[in-house]
Amino acid sequence: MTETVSTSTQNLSASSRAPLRGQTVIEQIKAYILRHRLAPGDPLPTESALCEELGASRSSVREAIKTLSALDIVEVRHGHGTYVGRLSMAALVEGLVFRAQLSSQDDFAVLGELIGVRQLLEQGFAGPILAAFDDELRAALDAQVEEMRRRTDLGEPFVEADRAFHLLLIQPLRNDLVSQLTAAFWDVHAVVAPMLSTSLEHARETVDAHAGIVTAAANGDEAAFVRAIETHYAPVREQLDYHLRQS
Amino acid sequence: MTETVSTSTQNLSASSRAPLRGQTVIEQIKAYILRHRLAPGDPLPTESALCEELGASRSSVREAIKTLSALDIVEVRHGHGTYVGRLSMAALVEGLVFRAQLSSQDDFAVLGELIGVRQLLEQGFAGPILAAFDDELRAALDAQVEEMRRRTDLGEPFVEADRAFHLLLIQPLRNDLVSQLTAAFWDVHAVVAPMLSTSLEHARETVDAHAGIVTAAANGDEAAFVRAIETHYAPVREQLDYHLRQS
DNA sequence: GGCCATTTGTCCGTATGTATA
DNA sequence: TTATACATACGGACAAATGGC
Repeated sequence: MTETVSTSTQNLSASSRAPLRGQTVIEQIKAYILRHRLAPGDPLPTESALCEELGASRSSVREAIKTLSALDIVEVRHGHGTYVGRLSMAALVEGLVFRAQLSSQDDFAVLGELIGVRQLLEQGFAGPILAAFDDELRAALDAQVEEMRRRTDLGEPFVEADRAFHLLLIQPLRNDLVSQLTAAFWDVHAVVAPMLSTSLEHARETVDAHAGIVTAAANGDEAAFVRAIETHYAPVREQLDYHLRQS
Repeated sequence: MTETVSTSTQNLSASSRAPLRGQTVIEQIKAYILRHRLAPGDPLPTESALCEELGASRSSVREAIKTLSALDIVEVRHGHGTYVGRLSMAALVEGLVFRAQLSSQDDFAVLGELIGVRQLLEQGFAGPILAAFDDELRAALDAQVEEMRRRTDLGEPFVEADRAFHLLLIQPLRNDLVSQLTAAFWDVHAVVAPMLSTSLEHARETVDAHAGIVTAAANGDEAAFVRAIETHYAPVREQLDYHLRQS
């Protein structure tokens, strides 16, 4: 039976070392998902079933699943089962956050580079964004700005509204990758930025900047739109420079 | 002796569920790296040492290390030891490649979105790139184009030179994050693109496109530079559309 | 509520492979 | 070659979480 062609012994042919067990199990599980054409959320065999099917011990299978879980290729629910993951950017976020934490002890280099990328994503797609801009989107963006202003007056943070705003802005592109990258970079920013001191003054500036972005987009003025994005990120840059000068 | 208290019962104190062992070990190892201000390449304690220090079993520590290894936060060298990882984009690449493989059975949506992002990164930074463009960079880029042309005449692929070209192009930005993202997206592209058929004709077009990019940059003509980038990615888009129409 | 089967989480002991000295 | 230190892999046992009866 079986033709589990398996792999192992024969592919180290020449000189190089044989691939480690855990690595081959990872590939086998990925191949299983592809072969069965599974989609995110679909159930995978249980650990013991995978052990039989792949001819590996439970430890090896578990460690392989751990790796795939970190990449969000699989998702594990304790006491329930293992499923195909959502293939999100969670790994990117976790990695970048750790990088930022590691570098923040000296400087905020990662945060500065992050702002550059975030700004580029929104400025670079200015054309397509304005082309697809309509009243519905404008209303949705206005609602988020309103929410931000309301919370600022209450002295509360407005993380949710800010995240929603930036996601709405690039949504008309209908590019999942860009949307997910935008969300991922925002998430990293949200974790890292609080390491800088922030003021109420700064919060009001930021809210106004968001309003300015909507206005420029509504007017279909691409140059103004790009400038508004620039203005939006400027305060963060200033705080960053200020912080760097102090150290 | 003992006080291995073992765990379990007491730490689910209040209402929400206690974090799982593996998860806390992951955080502990990350905290260890931050606390000791370790840099990529620095050695970590051995598995058994970590077991003692963290009060967890080998399995838990190993599985935690597996997760951190997938994120390139730690790097394991068999029979040698565990070290702080290079914090690369390896996880992003692996995740995106799998996404593309999963979607390629139906369409090449991920590849299309990928091209959009790659193009944006280079077009969006046109200003700073041209501002920092000098003879040295031009010579380096010309060398890569020359290498590509030579290989094409020999009927060989020119992956290395192509990768080097695009990395050189955004190098003057001195933004590590952008450079690594560019490299990561290129890597994904290189794995996914071969699923499309490619011709010698296409290869020559691509080489010429690279030469056009250099010329535009050397002339300091930003508009031409942006058009050249557009031209460079156009053939891939066409192939993509062609492939989609056939299915 | 309790009980039970299933599944993942954790631990231990041991043996093997790998790299350095 | 031998010895040592280390990561890799295995198998079994028990704990914890989930869902259904």
